Amino acid sequence: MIMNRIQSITAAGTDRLLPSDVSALSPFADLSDAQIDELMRLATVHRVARDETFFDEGERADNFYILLDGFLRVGRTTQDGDQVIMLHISSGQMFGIAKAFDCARYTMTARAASDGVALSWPSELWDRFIQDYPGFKAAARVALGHRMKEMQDRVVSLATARVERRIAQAILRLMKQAGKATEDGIEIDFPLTRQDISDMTGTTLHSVSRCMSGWQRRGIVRSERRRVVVCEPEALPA
Amino acid sequence: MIMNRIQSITAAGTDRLLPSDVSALSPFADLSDAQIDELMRLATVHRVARDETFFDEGERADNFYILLDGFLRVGRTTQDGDQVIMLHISSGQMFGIAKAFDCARYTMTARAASDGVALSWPSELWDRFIQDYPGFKAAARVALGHRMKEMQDRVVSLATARVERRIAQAILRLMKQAGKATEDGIEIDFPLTRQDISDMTGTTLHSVSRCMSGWQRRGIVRSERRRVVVCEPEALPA
DNA sequence: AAAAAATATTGATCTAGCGCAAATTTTTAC
DNA sequence: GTAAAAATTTGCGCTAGATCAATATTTTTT
Repeated sequence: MIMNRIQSITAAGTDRLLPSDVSALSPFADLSDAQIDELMRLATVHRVARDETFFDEGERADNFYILLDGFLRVGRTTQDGDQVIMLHISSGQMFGIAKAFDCARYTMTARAASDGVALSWPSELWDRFIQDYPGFKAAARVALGHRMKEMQDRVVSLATARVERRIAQAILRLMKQAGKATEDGIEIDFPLTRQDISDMTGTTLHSVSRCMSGWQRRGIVRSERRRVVVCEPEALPA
Repeated sequence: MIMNRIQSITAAGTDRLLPSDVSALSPFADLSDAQIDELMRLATVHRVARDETFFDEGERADNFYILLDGFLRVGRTTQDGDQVIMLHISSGQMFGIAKAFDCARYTMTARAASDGVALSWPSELWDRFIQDYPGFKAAARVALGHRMKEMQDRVVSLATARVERRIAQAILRLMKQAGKATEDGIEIDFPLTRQDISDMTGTTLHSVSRCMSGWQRRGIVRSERRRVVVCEPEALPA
């Protein structure tokens, strides 16, 4: 599994990646080993620990990224300090692609939800990559589509659903994007606090805690500190 | 003024548009008259009355559009009938561009907020247009960027701001996108009901009405049936 | 001209869930 | 090993704003 390979690299701290490490990821699909080598030569490897940021909102969008391993939270902070988490990025996905919509600066902050690895390239290469590498172009479109859909769903959720349902929807979304099967059920594969969930749903950590406690009592989820396992997805009131 | 020209065409119901009608719109920038002629030959002209739809969410995305005149509301309807307005489109902007993010179906419904005119082309032509016409490509990116920003702002607003502020922000946004100077102040240039505003802000028409009445009493806005004029933008609690 | 349909206003309840507070458990730092 | 910090749970009171309801006004239909 590539996943394991990259994770081991993360641990080891090596700075070299092999074509076989990434060739299964969609942006690198349909590329020859030589082409991947070329891409790798131009890339910068980023290893980040949980909570470190790749870039902050407002910064000049000098690079675009592909996440190889880990999970990312992308969000904004309002003037009065409210944190809003807009979407999550899982491995294989592009992020920081301001170039794709003609934007000179990042509009959000990308922060690692777990330790992770990403590659980046200077934004000047964007157009060339899109032109030369079909997989890249396709991945960019998919990333845009994914993002668009996610944002739309969130707007609908925030505009129409009450707290319990919003939380349920957020957890189901994460489950689909970052779910890992365990004996108990499907676990969300990165640390996730009540506060994080409330930042995704526009509520308070208190309300999230109450909701989760209720679901736990009914056997719908199992959740300890920073860990969320969904036992009965169908029973969530989404 | 192109605007007037197109509006007169709208009224007259003619089905022919001249290059001079559209050449000032960004997607047609940097094109020769011959190229524009070619685009026009391939285009279908749509005239819609207020409240008619261009397409509905879920439909196959067979065409993409450019709005020549009028204003559009783009939104969704939830299972339990709640209307959510996601964004507004003003003239010169592309819409229905599911192709740009690799989507086979429209994810939202586009409905005319005022009488309007649009052009459409079959989705198959998208890639060719993007390749051949630089202005088109640029306009597509701008449309994506605009949409992204708008959705992000809406998520932040919905997640963090109380009703009064959300309404204020929505009105300011519309004012910027569709504002027309009058002696009283800046008028939002299409019919806009309390219900419409509540569908944009995730609240009820009652709350919107109370807000607007308050602002009117303080001279911040002037508003009658379907008409909103912002007199003191700075005084809105956004 | 009358009736029906949209739109808007305003008042009177009622409650979801926020804000505050206090206690508990888990993790990290020293 | 102890202290400090981070994360969670739970209770209680309060209020923003939804819901229900009634009326007014404007527009459209017949």
